[in-house]
Amino acid sequence: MNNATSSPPAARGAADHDVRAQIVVAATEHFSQYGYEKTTVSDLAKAIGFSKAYIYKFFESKQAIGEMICSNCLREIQADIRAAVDGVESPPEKLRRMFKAIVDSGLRLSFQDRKLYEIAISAAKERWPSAIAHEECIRQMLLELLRQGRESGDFERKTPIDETAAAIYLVMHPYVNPVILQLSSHYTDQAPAQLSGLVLRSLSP
Amino acid sequence: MNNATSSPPAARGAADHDVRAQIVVAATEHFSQYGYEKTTVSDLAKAIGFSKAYIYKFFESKQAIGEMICSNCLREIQADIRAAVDGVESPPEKLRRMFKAIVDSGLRLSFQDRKLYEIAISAAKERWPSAIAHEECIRQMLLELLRQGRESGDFERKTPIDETAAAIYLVMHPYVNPVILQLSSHYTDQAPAQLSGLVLRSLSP
DNA sequence: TGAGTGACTATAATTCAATTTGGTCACTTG
DNA sequence: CAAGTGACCAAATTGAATTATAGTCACTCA
Repeated sequence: MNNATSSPPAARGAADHDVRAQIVVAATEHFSQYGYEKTTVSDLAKAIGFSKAYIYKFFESKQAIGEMICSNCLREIQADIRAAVDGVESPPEKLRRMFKAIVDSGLRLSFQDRKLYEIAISAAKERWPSAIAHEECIRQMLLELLRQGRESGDFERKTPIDETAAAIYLVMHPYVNPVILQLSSHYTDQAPAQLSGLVLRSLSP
Repeated sequence: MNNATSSPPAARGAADHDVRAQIVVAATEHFSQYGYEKTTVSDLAKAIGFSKAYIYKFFESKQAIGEMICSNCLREIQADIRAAVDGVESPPEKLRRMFKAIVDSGLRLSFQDRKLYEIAISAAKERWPSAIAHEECIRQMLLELLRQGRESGDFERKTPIDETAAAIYLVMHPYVNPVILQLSSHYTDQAPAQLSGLVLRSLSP
């Protein structure tokens, strides 16, 4: 087990300290422009006009800064997905849109903000907490969607909901995970529709 | 059967030449023991008692040798899958076994013959012909299985069979492709059963 | 006392010359 | 002519020396 999910030493200094925010802003800019690897902690320090040592009063490590930026990134994807699903009534249509949004949002980020996307790739590869949280968030959205669909009678109810959710998540996983998304990019135009179709057939009552 | 004296386009030298076979044997041994990268063409030449230059009378490049060994590898996996499915009557059960065999056989190779598996990883990453052929082969097996299931009345027939096949292949793909299999290894114990379940529900008439 | 730092260390990245390696070709030899 | 090779080249790789970087700590000074 790792200590990531356990107690607080995750963040140093006050969680809402002004300097912390400055660091995040500077890091977002620098990472996005030069990439995570090419940005040194000293660069960030210089950018906000403090010494490198002071950065470490707010973040435990460079990776911790990367994680922060990465979570923000992934939260944007989550927001995209929510936006795509929100306001849609029919659960089957919701599922279709969720699938499409996962792929589209991931690809959009990967083209539009390559450098930030590379952090997401590292996060997924090394299973940073932010990446795990992202997966969990999508799993939750899926579960909620399934509940709705079962309630409305659109989806079958025989299969245990956790099993259904787990299986569908496995189907989605290659498009949620940035590392795999890259490798699956041959399919990204057809995959959402085809897989939504398959999954919906599997859900029909 | 006779062979032309001029060089064929795909493979150099006679396709069944003795020396070619020796090269394959030596390569299999060396690659499996020291890995593809660490084995030099001179090593292979030494092993069969010829000069390095002579190797190139039979193979266009080192990668061509790697491809040969890789195809053999992948053909073994294909054989495993066929063996798992053969003799089983019920198409649903066939599908379950196919899924399980894909995962098991891939994992077995990856543990038992790491070094050879690494070639398969390269092949998948760089989309060598051998890897593409492997995917195509599995796609064919799947299609055949679907046909059988439709004929026997076990599977629904409304959805166009090519779409069904494409979708199910997309579900299988992460476990067929060695690069992705590695990344999905968290799930490999439950995935085959859960995904088979989902797919079978989607196929129910 | 607490915001902030310069000087330090251990390790990771980079550089660059020396070496290997994949690949070719003119050539021998039987 | 057919089987087989040594000598050669450009590109990749290695390894050791050098540099840059993440991260710490005792310290300042307001």
